Amino acid sequence: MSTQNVPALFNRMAIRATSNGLNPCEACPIRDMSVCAGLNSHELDHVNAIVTRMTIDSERAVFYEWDSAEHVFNVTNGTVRLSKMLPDGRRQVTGFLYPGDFLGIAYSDTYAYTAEAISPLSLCRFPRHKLEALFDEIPGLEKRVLGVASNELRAAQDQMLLLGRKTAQEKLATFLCSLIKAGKQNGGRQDAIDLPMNRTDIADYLGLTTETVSRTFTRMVKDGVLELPSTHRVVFQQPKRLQQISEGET
Amino acid sequence: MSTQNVPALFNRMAIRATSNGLNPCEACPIRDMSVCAGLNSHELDHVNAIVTRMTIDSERAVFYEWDSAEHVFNVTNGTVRLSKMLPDGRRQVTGFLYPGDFLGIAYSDTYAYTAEAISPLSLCRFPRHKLEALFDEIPGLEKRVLGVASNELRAAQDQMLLLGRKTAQEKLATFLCSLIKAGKQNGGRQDAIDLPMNRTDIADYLGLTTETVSRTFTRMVKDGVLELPSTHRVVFQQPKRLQQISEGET
DNA sequence: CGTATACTTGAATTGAGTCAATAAGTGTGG
DNA sequence: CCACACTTATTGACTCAATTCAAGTATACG
Repeated sequence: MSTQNVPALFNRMAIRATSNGLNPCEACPIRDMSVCAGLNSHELDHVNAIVTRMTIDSERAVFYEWDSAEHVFNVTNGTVRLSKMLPDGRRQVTGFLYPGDFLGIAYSDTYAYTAEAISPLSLCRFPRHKLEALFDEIPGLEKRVLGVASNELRAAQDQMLLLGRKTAQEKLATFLCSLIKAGKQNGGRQDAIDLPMNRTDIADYLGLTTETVSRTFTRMVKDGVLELPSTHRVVFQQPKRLQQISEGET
Repeated sequence: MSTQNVPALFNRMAIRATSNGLNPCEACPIRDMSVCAGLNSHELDHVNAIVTRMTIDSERAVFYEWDSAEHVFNVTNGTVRLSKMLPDGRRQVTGFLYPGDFLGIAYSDTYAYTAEAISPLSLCRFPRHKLEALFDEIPGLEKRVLGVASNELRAAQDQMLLLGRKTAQEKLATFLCSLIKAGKQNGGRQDAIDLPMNRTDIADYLGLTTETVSRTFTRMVKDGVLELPSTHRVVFQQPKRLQQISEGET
């Protein structure tokens, strides 16, 4: 169940009453990967005082593009899909977020995209104005958020190059390479990954159709670049070849 | 000529020795449109102390994608083209910057894109580390930069939707609408604009070829949506129709 | 175990790209 | 001010990568 509808005060009390008396942030699994990294115990108390921990079922929205942008979030578990839609239903997925990622940066009244859970999701939710107030109390926190924004901006530029100028095969190769890279940071196996998203999500992320994504997977399997033990599992036979394909060296 | 090669000290002395003794920032034409908006006289002195004013010839680079990201800039006059390239030369233009725009946000060692002048360009250049030091002295400045980054992020999301899911006609209509909108902010005529960029730049921005851009312009002229008195001038006959086209209502 | 959903494959179509030939600007020097 | 060269833009004919439409096949889940 979500904590979404639980009064905030009750929530904070519950959070503070952990069995060992520690601030739950101290034990947070993504502590060192997120915007909270490097905060000291005292600062974490500040953060903890304004956070609401919540869970969201798979395929439910965290927020919609047109929602008033009152909160920002930190993903602690699960995967989020960010997307925008045209009036006639055409969809562009603008990104996927994983544990440790920051969600909801927007210097405007509404969010820039819709955010939906594509697996059971755990989040830390912060009221925007309270987080901004924290910027004055925790030196470096704002700089960290600026860093996050800057990294997102770089990723967005890369995605524009992909969408505007890459072929279907290059697009899929680039996508898979970025998943490998993200997996590396989390210390997982580097020659195989699980795809938390389905073919439609991948297609909408790469500006393709599901059929083209499927055909491109098939072609890569035939070429011996990768294997698909199941639809959501990819084993890389030739990671370097994949990297070459992603940069157009074919 | 550029001030790029003039020693910084000399530069600052020259800047301070204005005829009326005022900080040149006070008279800056883009003062209220830029990240400097709302700074008081004292704060502008701080800014002025670290700025180098420079000019760049048309078609020359401000910096390249692979350059060490040591400076940030404020465009005071002219137009900048931002782009990324694939090894084989395919290019994606990721944006155009106009007077008042901020350039070079990057939380990494190198820039995320190449920035080139597409008209004679005037810039204010700030050493990154000095600007970051200013964040501590000028309250709200960092927040302002975060705001700029956030707006760029939103624009990048919109561009992803355009590149991934819009037709050629929708792409061009969207582009023209955004130029009208930008023109409005500067208080110009709203039913006609000058295009500072050529057809290749537009094509590379929209993920098209020059031929398709040209054909799409021709079609819009035939449909009575706009007129092209010259290749770099667009007169809008039916701005509302253009808006409709941009959102796929056809 | 059946049924809905997701994925793959095939055939035909098409929107935009490519290649090629003008046409229209733009600038330069005589 | 014009003739020339050069660049940029337009137009036409043809091609092709990806989409669309249409079956099938696998997979997940109550």
